[in-house]
Amino acid sequence: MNRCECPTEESLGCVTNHSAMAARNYLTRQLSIHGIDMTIEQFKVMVVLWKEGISTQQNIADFVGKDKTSVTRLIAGLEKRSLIQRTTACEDKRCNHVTLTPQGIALEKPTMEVLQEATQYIHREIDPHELAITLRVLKQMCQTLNYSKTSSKESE
Amino acid sequence: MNRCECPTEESLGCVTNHSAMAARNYLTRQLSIHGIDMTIEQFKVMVVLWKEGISTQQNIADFVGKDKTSVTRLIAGLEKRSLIQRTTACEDKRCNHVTLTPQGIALEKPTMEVLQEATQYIHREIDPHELAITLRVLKQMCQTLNYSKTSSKESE
DNA sequence: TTCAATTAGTTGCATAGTCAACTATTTAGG
DNA sequence: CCTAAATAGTTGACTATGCAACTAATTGAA
Repeated sequence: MNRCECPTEESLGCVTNHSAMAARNYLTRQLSIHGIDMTIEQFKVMVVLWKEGISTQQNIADFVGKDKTSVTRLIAGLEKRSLIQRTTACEDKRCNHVTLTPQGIALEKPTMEVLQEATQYIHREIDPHELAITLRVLKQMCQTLNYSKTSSKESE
Repeated sequence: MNRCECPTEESLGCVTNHSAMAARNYLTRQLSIHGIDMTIEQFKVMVVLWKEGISTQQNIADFVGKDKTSVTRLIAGLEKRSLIQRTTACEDKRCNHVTLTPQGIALEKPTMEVLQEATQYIHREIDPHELAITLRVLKQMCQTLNYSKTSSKESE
């Protein structure tokens, strides 16, 4: 279906974007097929909470690499689904403490299983050595780009 | 800023998603810095039109790998910016002919320059051989995932 | 101590994406 | 020839994202 051979084909930025969309949609479909009503973005937030137990929104934002605005709304969605809870921190009333509800905790296992299955499927046709290179290159790109972000902000 | 070391770190799907976001934001910032009021998504549509001159929305959707719904809205945005024009095709009144306006044509050069600059910046720290592998692996992943999409649809 | 700067979070605005349901048009089969 | 299926686009509902502007709370420096 995708028959683009534009100059963007040779740009890591563009190709990554395209692939990411495909992966995102696939994971969403898999979660849905397994009866898990959660988006990838929400899922990423949950991963942080499953690991940390408790966190502030800013902390989550740093982990998932998104704007705090996005996290506010993701958290709102998760709260609506009763997967997490938000309470104002007593030590610092600016912060919210985000914690898991029992439902949220219960979802860890089945959700991680879907992720693992999906990951296996995606990795299936890929040479392990090349996979490792790809992961490294992508992380490298992230770092370069994050650096460009902070440095351009600081130079203002 | 991004300090996630979750299991998602080893999943090509997740890492790609994360990197794509970073690349997308970077490209958007670069376009904006150079005074080009266009998003990456709109940009991709423009690339198709710069190459083809004229196209239908469905054709654009196939090229950029998106839903026809998305293309409807992207095209609407581009039309509002007077970069493209939409007219009903006479041969087949279901189709729209999408064409560039003079403003749209004029944007090709500066925009492609920004893309090239940005791509160079992104590729800067990456070994060319590993870059080639990464591009190939990502395209491979896309194919696997597109296949899964059509095959699961057909099996319904 | 008091006022400015910083930090956490929220909200409005614009954009983008999917899915499902819909219209209009064309094509194909009986 | 005419109806059913396919195709191109659109719209609505929901989710996600970033930026800018805002509130509230905290920190720090004069």
